Amino acid sequence: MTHCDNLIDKLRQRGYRITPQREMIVEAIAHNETHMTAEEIFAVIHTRSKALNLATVYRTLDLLVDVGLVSRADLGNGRIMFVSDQHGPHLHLVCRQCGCVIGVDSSLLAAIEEPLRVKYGFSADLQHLCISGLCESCRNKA
Amino acid sequence: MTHCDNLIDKLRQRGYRITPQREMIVEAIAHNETHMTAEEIFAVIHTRSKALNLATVYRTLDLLVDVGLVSRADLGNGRIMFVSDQHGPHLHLVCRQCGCVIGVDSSLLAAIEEPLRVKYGFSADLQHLCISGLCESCRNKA
DNA sequence: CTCCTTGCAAAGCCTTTGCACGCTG
DNA sequence: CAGCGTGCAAAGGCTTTGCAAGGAG
Repeated sequence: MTHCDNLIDKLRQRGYRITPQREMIVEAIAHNETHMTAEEIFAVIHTRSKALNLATVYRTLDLLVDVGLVSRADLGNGRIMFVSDQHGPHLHLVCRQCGCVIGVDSSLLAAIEEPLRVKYGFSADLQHLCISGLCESCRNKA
Repeated sequence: MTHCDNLIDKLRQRGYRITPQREMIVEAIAHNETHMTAEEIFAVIHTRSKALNLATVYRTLDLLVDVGLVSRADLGNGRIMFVSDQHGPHLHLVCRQCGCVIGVDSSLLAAIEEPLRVKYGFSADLQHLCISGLCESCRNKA
């Protein structure tokens, strides 16, 4: 079963109706390794089908986040992006200058998770942490 | 010299004019250990003086950030907060449920800064990193 | 056949901007 | 007295919402 069908099934199992719109949105997210804004998801689908409204994209994304199939990642600078949770935990390095996003395996963060929980009683969401900074090419330009 | 006067002086040195509004805003930020949204800063000042407009708060905050005296911290969930840089680097633990913010010394992050720079050429802004999660009391309630 | 979902358009929220007046230096 | 900074109000970008029509189960 493809990753995409998998997500659809989970929706169905929870009693949500499967509409063409939801299929398209889930497909777009499942097939894209990277994170996309609601607008980007809408744009990708819209090139092929006019049967979709931005409001529906927002509603469906909210739904997927609530159900726990998709993560919301706030990149700062007002950009909210969405990622399928099935790609595993990520660390997102967001360049504050060019806006590019580098996905990094989050094993690096293992070192800080425990101290936060033990010392501060805080269980951090490290699945999709975003860190702002300067990427290599922007550093070289400066 | 107080921290507050210090900030004012730096503004003056760079040729900016010192207005009552700017003094009030700088004072509010300097005296508050924690981070505040533009709206909160406005509200605090507004209880004492009506001679201030929200737009001015935004403009002054932008100014202070440009000059490098204040940091902008994006807490996710759409909240942008501002902190005086003189409190030193912080790690902000933001509870996704109750919205509370715990300030943590950022020495914890030293361990991840170098790998990011060496392996990915990414120089991370770790001065005011925000990490989302669940605080102790919200974990206990759940 | 029920009622969950959608599209549309309007409203909402936070932030930014244009403009004329006022105050700082 | 020159021109930066302010207040006001309007615009802006992104997201959410109300409502009637349409489609899934």
